[in-house]
Amino acid sequence: MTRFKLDHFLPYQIAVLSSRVSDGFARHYRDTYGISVSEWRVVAHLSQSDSVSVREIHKRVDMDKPKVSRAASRLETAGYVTKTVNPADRRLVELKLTGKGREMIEALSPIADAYQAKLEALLSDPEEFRRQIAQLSNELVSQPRVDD
Amino acid sequence: MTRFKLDHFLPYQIAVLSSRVSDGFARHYRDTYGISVSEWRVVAHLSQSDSVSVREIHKRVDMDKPKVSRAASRLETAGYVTKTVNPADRRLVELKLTGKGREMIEALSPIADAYQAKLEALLSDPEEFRRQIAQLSNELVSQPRVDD
DNA sequence: GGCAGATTGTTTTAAACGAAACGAAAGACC
DNA sequence: GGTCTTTCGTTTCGTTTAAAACAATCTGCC
Repeated sequence: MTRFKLDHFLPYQIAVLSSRVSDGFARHYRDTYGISVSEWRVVAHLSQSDSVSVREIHKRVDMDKPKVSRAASRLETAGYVTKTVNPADRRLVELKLTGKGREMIEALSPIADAYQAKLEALLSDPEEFRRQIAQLSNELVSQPRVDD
Repeated sequence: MTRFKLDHFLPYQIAVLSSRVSDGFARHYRDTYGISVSEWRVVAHLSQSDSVSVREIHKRVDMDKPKVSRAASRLETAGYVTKTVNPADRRLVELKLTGKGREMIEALSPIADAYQAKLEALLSDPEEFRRQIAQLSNELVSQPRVDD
């Protein structure tokens, strides 16, 4: 019986925290719009930058290529997003929010902000916490894989 | 083009951090012992408490029942764990580390500690960070599902 | 004892996943 | 132009997942 305390292990604690924090908001968009976390991320990113390629999202949003591709396809069939081949470079697929997609993000955006405010209200020093997260995260950027 | 900044969204930041932090150590036990995160969690918990039921792990380790059950089965076929029906209550399955399993956790445990130390060295105030995580996590304990 | 309800662990099902392979298109080089 | 390499997005393959259904066992109560 070796003594290793999982509940004091930082990666475990962060993983548990992450899934709880995520669930609190994921519930909203899952129940209301039927989208998943991956899809939420794509839409959220699309709300910042009008028209974006799959590749761009893959790089900016911490998801691998197939995951972005699939999320985009689901969002397209659900009518939240359009996919068009970029005529200048026909390898690229441009993703764009539809009216329905824009409505969704416009409804979700204030809820997300409120949720974030609620989270920060639970912390004694939100700014410091945020700083620590950013610092750790930056130190741990994984080496780019061989493929991409 | 609604303005919502995903990279400033706390749940997203934490999720990214979590996967990076987790990967740093998961790499070790995946490459060396061929086990996954779920399996690591089960073994790690078993190292604390000699013989434990699936249910116990499910409750203590933030994994749902099927996930624990499958992780346990994989660990059993890999020879790290034995499963025995509890004679006092034959619904219960007692999980126990084999010699091989104990060797594994004994090899991994110091690596885990070292990794944790490395993480904490990256933080200006590790104790404060830990405290904030615990606080947030506790506030967000999700309601128990209807089933279990 | 016997039977309704609760509990435990596994299995079923449909969906999602990661890794690798793939085809199509673009770029580099001669 | 032609060929080789790189890039981009999708698809394939096998595995894992969550949610629900399931069988087996136990408990409480008559």
